[in-house]
Amino acid sequence: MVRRLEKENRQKELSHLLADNPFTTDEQLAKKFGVSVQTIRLDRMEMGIPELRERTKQVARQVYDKVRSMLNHEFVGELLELKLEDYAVSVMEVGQEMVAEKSQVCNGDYIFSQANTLAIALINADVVLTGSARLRFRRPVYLKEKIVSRAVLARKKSNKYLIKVVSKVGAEEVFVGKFVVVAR
Amino acid sequence: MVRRLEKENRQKELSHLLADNPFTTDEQLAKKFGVSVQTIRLDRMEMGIPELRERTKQVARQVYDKVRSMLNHEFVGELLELKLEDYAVSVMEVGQEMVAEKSQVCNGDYIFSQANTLAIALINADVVLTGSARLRFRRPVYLKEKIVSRAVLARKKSNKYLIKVVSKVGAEEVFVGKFVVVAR
DNA sequence: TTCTTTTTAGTACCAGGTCTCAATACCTAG
DNA sequence: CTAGGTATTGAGACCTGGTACTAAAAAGAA
Repeated sequence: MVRRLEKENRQKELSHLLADNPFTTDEQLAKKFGVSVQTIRLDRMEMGIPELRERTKQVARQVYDKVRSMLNHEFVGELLELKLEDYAVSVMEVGQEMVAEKSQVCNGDYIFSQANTLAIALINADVVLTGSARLRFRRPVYLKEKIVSRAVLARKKSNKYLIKVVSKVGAEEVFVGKFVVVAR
Repeated sequence: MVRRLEKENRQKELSHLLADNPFTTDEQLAKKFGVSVQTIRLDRMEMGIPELRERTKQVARQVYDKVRSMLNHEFVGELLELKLEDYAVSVMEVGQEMVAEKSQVCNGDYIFSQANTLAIALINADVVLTGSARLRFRRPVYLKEKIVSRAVLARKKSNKYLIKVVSKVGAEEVFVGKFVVVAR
């Protein structure tokens, strides 16, 4: 009875530990838990957790792609339609990394970024800057929801463009923004 | 003469290849270049490029940290001062990953995120959402510039807060925003 | 031809594992 | 008390993708 509990707890803790620091060898883990290396290996097997190198590779790959698309972002979301100087549509699914842990509500930054990059994508110029914007977040967006953003060019005045962006989850408006962007 | 050139070219190509896809074994590389594994190893040694596992680990670690601080961001920038429901100051240096390659101009998303997260940090509640905002980007911000953002609570009306954020590079205003945030 | 650079081959060794077989330890039900 | 199942540990062979080192062959250049 006691040992059963010990095992369960160890395994739970183990998976948490590895979730939040995947770069630990079985040997280090064994020391940390005061058990043998074999026990750790058995635990990993039971839970289907791969070895250190595999974990490292997975993290590296995942994030390598993500960094390319998100941090180095020219664009946030996935572009669905684009007619330059007319309208554009993109979709973005709210992922775990976008929400606050407690509330599961998507951070406004992402919603803004999706809209802002979409607005900029609409303009066909090498350098496009956001000049000003008015935003309204109409309701919180939760984990796993898909935000479809539609940007429409409303007015053009020399190198200044007024773009209206509406973001929806299903039929429901979650965000509207008016962006003035400037081409250089 | 010919072989010298071959070597130089191979090494150049090698480093490019690995820069843009670090997950290749020496054996795969050897096949790709039509040389022996040893030659690839020698090339790596000469150029100080570590082995596959080390490269993978580096990518994973780098990006792991970055993801934690940026993608998983509760906060963008570095918090300098905070007096809840009064004012807050943060600073952010514009990094390579924030700028458009051509123009070296910082993407507005980051400037917004710094301001938005700062505004939210000002409010002491579990769930704080951005309700609406008016933004003005006054001038482009370039690589390596340090943006100091100052958020001040202007008005409070039950659970709604009006916050004014001013971001400066040196003495120059680069962004101003008025945020209405809602606590739940 | 001799010297030098480049390339290839081969061996020993390492980390961090997998996979398999066997030996204990521990608790519990009969 | 004892047989039986679960949990833990140990030991050994083998794997991948290397490092470190030695040696030999190939190809120009002097």
